[in-house]
Amino acid sequence: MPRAATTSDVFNAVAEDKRRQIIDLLTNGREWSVGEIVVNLGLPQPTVSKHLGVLRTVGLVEVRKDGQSRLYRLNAARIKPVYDWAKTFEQHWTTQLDRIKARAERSAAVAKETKQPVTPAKEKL
Amino acid sequence: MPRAATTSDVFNAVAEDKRRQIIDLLTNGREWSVGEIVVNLGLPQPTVSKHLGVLRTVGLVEVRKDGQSRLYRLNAARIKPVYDWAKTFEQHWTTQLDRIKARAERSAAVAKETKQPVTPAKEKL
DNA sequence: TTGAAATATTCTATTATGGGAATATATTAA
DNA sequence: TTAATATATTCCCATAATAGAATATTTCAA
Repeated sequence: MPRAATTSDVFNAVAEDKRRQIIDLLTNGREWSVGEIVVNLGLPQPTVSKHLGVLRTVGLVEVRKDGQSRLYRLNAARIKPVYDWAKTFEQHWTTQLDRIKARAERSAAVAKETKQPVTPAKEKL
Repeated sequence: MPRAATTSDVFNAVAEDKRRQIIDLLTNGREWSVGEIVVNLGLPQPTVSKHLGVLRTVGLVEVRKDGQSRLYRLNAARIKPVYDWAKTFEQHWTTQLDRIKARAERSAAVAKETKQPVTPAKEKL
């Protein structure tokens, strides 16, 4: 069995770097024509069109016709599942940072008392 | 050129559903042996080992030997880039929800005044 | 109507994937 | 040492993805 299709869900669609670049471009809220995206990212036009096709399939972007242009806009709500999933782990790195900070403060306090240089503890991030 | 390797970054590693299932299992902070993961997810042992290999390569999990078992633990900090990226768009759906809520409140107020039944406005989520 | 501009689609070649089955490796117990 | 337990690795297969080039489609303008 091959990898799940890029169009199967937002996680897969968003795994591709250039698609995230396109999404990031559209973040400012305004509509972008394909040509503008092409110029801005420096990618071949067919490449951009194909990536936009994937993003459209999973509902991450929407299109509107305007003459011979196609104007794309972001549908950011589709990113929420990714956010919700990642947010589940938020406490892990914040508490980790808290521990590091607390340790640093203790070290500083001890160093101040003993007038010894501070040897930073190794801690994995 | 094929798709970027699943081991190339966290976004790609996490795109696979079963790998997210494994990650979710490890969320509780304690260590899990491969066998426990196998039982809990109902997947073949080689499948689990292979997915764990991908997660290990990108640093999402870490292993420790314990007799003939291998105990895996989550390294949640690696998920932060995904969180940070998704968080960029947080305002988009919160403001959208705000608009929906505000509209609902206006409708309710009007309905109360006019004693008319409320017709909910259609709005894309 | 013909041409140009903007975008989408098709085709080819390369390649990593994930499942399944089988097997290898490592560690402990008898 | 041998057996059993736990985990990892290898092999095969069918599949889908991406880039690139070429071409098709759509729309507007002359």
